[in-house]
Amino acid sequence: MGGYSLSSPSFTLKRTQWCGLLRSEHIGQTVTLAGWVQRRRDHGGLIFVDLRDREGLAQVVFNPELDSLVHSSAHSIRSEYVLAVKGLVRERPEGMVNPKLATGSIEILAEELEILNPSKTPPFMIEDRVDVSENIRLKYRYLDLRRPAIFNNMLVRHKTAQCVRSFLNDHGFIEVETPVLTRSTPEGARDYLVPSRVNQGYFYALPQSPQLFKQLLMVAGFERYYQIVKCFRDEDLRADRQPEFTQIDLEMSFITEEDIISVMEDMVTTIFKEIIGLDLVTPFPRITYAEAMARFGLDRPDTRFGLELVDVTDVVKDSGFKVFAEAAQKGGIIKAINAKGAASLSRKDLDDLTGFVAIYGAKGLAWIKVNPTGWQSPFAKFLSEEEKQGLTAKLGMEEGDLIFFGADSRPVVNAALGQLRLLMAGSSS
RNA sequence: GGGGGCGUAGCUCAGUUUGGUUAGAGCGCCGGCCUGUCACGUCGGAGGUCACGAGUUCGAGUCUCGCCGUCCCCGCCA
Repeated sequence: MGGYSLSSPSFTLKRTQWCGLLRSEHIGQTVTLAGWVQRRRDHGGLIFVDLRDREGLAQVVFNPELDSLVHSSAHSIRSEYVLAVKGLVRERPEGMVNPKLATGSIEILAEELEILNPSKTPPFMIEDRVDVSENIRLKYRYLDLRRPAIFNNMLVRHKTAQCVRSFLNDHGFIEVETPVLTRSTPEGARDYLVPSRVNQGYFYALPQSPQLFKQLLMVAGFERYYQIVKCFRDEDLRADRQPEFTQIDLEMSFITEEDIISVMEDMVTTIFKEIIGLDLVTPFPRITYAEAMARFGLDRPDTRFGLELVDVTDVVKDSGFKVFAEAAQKGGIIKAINAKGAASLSRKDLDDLTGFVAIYGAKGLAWIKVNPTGWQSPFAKFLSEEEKQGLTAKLGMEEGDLIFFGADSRPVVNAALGQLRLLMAGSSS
């Protein structure tokens, strides 16, 4: 690499405006833009270049009749070239307005062009609709970050952090940074370890959360503390789980459970209002852990749809169907979900679903189809008339319905039917 | 720790079930033409270690074994 010079920069055109913020109020002004080439449309005569900066796109027009030299050098422009362009902002001709662009009513008539940097052909298009593997995107992270959608993610994160700080500051919280290289404070997850050079053979543990320090601050009388902080947990990954992540960590003294819930509802409501303009209604609906497990089988229930789990243990605990009876005898439970109108599922579909619940430890998946001709089910013949009536009433069974049963220990039944519920609703992969 | 999917052009994928002539498509890329496009149009063209290695076979992108990479899930994780 060469050395750096403190002498004048090697470019002559200095940016005066953001591309994406040009509006009709700028018509008549001569501006200088700097940015990346989104796309070039070369008509042989006229050349259109969409120039992109972090605020958006603006269309630059190169006209051979205006300056044939500038026009001919515009000929060599390719995607992702970095340009500086000086030109007149003018209203677009009649019928040429592009309503899809915020800058679509104006364009810049190029008078000077400086190619600040050429670019190799990028491995994928810099646009929101890209369909590229995570691998490729990460390999060319600097290109992926140019995409408006990704930039916007970062922007939302920035605004949210600012919003949270502002809210908590206004509510008497004090932001404190806590140490990262520290002693292990086991919380269940494995620690990330950092070897110590000074104390050979010893290790620091990266914090799974700032728990210990938070308590220290409370004992010391800080009253209200917060921190937007990285946490580290050395566990295996999932699609939605990373080994390092950021928490809004906070603590309050001399308060009740209702106080903390209320402040958190206020904070979340403020974030949604300020960041995306959405009004949330408080108080938020509340549900106990026991109720969540009973009705949805999971501690993070998706309450946007029905398909709730129904405990039918008392109806079939003495059933002639051994799978039910034995589950009850061993202290387990029998639960069911009514997939309304799903009786049209094929035998293969049901076999696939049986394989699906097996992932969560279920040894089988009993089912009943309510057909026009009556019940269709591998085990209905073992049920008494009383049990059939009990199930019909408790599950609201009607023609066209498909009922799934789980009979096992409570955790297995909840996990299997809880996940099956999500699958049937199409809200999970 | 365990199970499953995927790997073919720069990118996204088809082709693998049933081995058989020169491995295809869309987008992108390169060149010609084009003065109102905005996912420009049009004509032409280039581009391949079928992840890698070994094996079976007259013949392997296709079958077998191994190996590497990657994604998803279970366990784990609050």
